[in-house]
Amino acid sequence: MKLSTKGRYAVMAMTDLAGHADRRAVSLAEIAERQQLSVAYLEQLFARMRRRGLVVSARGPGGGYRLARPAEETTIAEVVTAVDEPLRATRCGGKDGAIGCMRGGARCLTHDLWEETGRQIQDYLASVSLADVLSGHLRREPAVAA
Amino acid sequence: MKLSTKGRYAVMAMTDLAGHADRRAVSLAEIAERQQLSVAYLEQLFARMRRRGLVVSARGPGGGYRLARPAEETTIAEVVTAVDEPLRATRCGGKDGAIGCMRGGARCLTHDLWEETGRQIQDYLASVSLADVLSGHLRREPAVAA
DNA sequence: AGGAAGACCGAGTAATTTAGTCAACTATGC
DNA sequence: GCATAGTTGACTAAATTACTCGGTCTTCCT
Ligand code: FES
Ligand code: FES
Repeated sequence: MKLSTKGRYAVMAMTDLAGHADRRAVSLAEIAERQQLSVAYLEQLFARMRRRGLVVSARGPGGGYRLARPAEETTIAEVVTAVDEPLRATRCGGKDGAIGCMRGGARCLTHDLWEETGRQIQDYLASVSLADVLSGHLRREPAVAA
Repeated sequence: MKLSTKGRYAVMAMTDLAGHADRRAVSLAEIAERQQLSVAYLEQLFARMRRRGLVVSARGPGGGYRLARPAEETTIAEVVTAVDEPLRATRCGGKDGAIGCMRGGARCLTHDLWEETGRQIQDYLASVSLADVLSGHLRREPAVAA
């Protein structure tokens, strides 16, 4: 899994966008101002998110970005994977190129562990939407006693 | 969260150790041989794990390492945090030094999200023991319908 | 006693990744 | 037609990571 600051910034920006998108488009300059980030850097992030279909853009004066889908339907997992590219948790990446730990053809003992870990993170982030973050509604497992 | 290759190597080595420790101590040279890692690198990893009390060492000929506790009681979370040091998921690290995203005194909207994400990963890794990995017994949540 | 096995330690380096910048281009609205 | 704002791609600087090296200290065996 990645979880780099790049992904964090993307989520911050998207949350900001979700919170200030009342009908009109929001310019990167606005977001940069509010979140204390450089416009140039945000451009990079939004370019990727646009390609993934998370946001739509409008050029020219009064232009900017807006969410492609309502905040309730856009998950954190989508945002993170959009900017951080691959979500590889295993070392071999699923390929059996025998580069790393995979020798002879059998996967190493830890392979399944990392794969499952990646799935675990993915599942959690996919269960949280931008709207959840905005409202502070984070799902904490009911904690079945202890 | 970290999840670096360093942590992965540590888990590989520990799993190997757990699988080959029948009474006698296991030397790093053996592990290096089996897992295709350099002895020098393993020394680094085991030094930290020893300080955390995960393994015990014996010097001199016939010496080596062995698990401090049975494989069932040593979790992956312990191994990973031993070699990867801090498990900080948030950008601010909990401190309100106002360095990063924390401005004015209020935590940014995403703060809780990352904190919860970190907890999620931690919880999962803490639920898996070396013995589980060795036996391929990885807990997959029962998946409550869908 | 002495030599070899093997843990122990700290500094140091090389490679990779990440974060962030810049300049030039294109479309749009007034 | 000019200002606004997104689009693109290459480029650099900083940080982190992975990994090595030289040397020391202990213990066992002969
Ligand atoms: S992680 Fe895939 S074979 Fe080791
Ligand atoms: S992550 Fe802690 S304030 Fe933003």
